[in-house]
Amino acid sequence: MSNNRGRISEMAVGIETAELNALFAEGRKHQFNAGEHLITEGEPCNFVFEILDGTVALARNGKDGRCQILSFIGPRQFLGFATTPNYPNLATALTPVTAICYPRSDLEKALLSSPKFSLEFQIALTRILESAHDHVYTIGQRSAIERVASFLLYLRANQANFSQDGAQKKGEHVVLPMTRLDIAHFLGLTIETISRVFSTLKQSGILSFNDSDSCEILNIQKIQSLGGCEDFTQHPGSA
Amino acid sequence: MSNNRGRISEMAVGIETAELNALFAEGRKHQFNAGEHLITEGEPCNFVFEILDGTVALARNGKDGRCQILSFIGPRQFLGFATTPNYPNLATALTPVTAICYPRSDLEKALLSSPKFSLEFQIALTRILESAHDHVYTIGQRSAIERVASFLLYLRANQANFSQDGAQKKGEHVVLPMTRLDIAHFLGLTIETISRVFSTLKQSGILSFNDSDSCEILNIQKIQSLGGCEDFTQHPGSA
DNA sequence: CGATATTTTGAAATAATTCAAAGGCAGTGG
DNA sequence: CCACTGCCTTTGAATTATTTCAAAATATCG
Repeated sequence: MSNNRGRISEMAVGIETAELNALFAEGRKHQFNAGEHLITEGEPCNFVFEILDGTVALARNGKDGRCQILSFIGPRQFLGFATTPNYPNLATALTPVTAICYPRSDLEKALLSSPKFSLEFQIALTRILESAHDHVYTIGQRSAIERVASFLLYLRANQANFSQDGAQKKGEHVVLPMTRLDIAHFLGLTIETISRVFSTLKQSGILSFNDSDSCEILNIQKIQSLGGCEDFTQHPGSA
Repeated sequence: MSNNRGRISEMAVGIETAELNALFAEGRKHQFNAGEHLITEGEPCNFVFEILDGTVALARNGKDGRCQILSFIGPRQFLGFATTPNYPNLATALTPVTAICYPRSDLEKALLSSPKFSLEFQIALTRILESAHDHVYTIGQRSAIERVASFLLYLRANQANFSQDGAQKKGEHVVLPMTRLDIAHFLGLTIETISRVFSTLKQSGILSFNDSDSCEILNIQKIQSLGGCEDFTQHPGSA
């Protein structure tokens, strides 16, 4: 079902236009080291990226040093959409990342060449929007422990749905490719609060850590009741 | 430049397809009273709405009574996009509302009939996403007084850009078509905090109220420095 | 004008932050 | 292999912003 050329190329399966062929001919695989920027904020962004492997953080940085991570972007997810000439966000590789870079102009031509492809793209964009709305709900309404629980469910859902081998099993093992500070910046909390919540969940026997980069959910019912099954889990997106 | 058939029809200016004609033939004007629901959460949503007049609140409601308003939708903005069969949000008219209702199936056919129209739509969706990202930053990073200041700038920008008569002047008079509770639900705060912040701004001579439904920004520089010029103001959207 | 809903103000409680220090882990060089 | 360095994480104590609970004031509507 899946191929090694990513989700965007899958969206065009069965569609044949010269512009789509040109798009996939122009799309180049790129490697990024952890810490490298795929997109720099305030500069024109002429590429749309699809992640094949690794995790990217998309962040909005305030002038006063504040930082809000808007989304974590993993395999089969996109980034680089913008309507303003200068992209307002910073995209940083959290791990070594493999991505396909599509020139924006080629993507636009390909979208114009096939309404069917264009509609697929629109559905993907709508999913990303729904994911952002989940994020707004979580940050606006939930307590610290609830936000962390939501976050674990969000990671778990994404890992299950988008793992490269196409496996769909939702394991209770959750990988955390980001630091505590990244989690804090995503959830609108401080690093200390994140750490305290993890400690509490450990002490309650709900969570256990092998190393600090991955954990085991021991009581999934409890995490679900804290995190709210209605949020995050159902529709994974990107941005 | 503008017509009385709304922004969606403007997006199709110069494009002629049978499906677009059918879409605009099927699009019906509807009136909603304040308090009426355009879309009910958890039910299939078979229409996309464009607001011609009035204001709509799009909200996500938790099972435990929590409520997060995702966006306030005014003239020339859309709502009703969803990838799930059941729409997870509740759209409520805050004022008497005039909207054009387009059957989703007709819109989809129209999008498939014209790549140019489809691309325009995609750009509009991307703007909505950027607006949601602004919202995430504001709720995740800013203090109560900063959130309120951001909110005033957001309303001011939308009123200037989207007023029905096409006037582009940014006045210092800001209309608040929503209650304090709505503002609280939008900003992830309580009604008491909103009220206290307004009182503080009044006492500082930054803001003045004629009635509780509209205010005058007396010190726009102060509001901008509190609200952060980088957020909200530049690109209005909907959802 | 009276009744109801909304908004404002006050005082106490609380969740999360801030500031500060200690603990753990990975990599480097002796 | 061990000690040292730097970075990230955890824990503690005090502070603070916001919430909660409660009551008063103001506006809205029949």
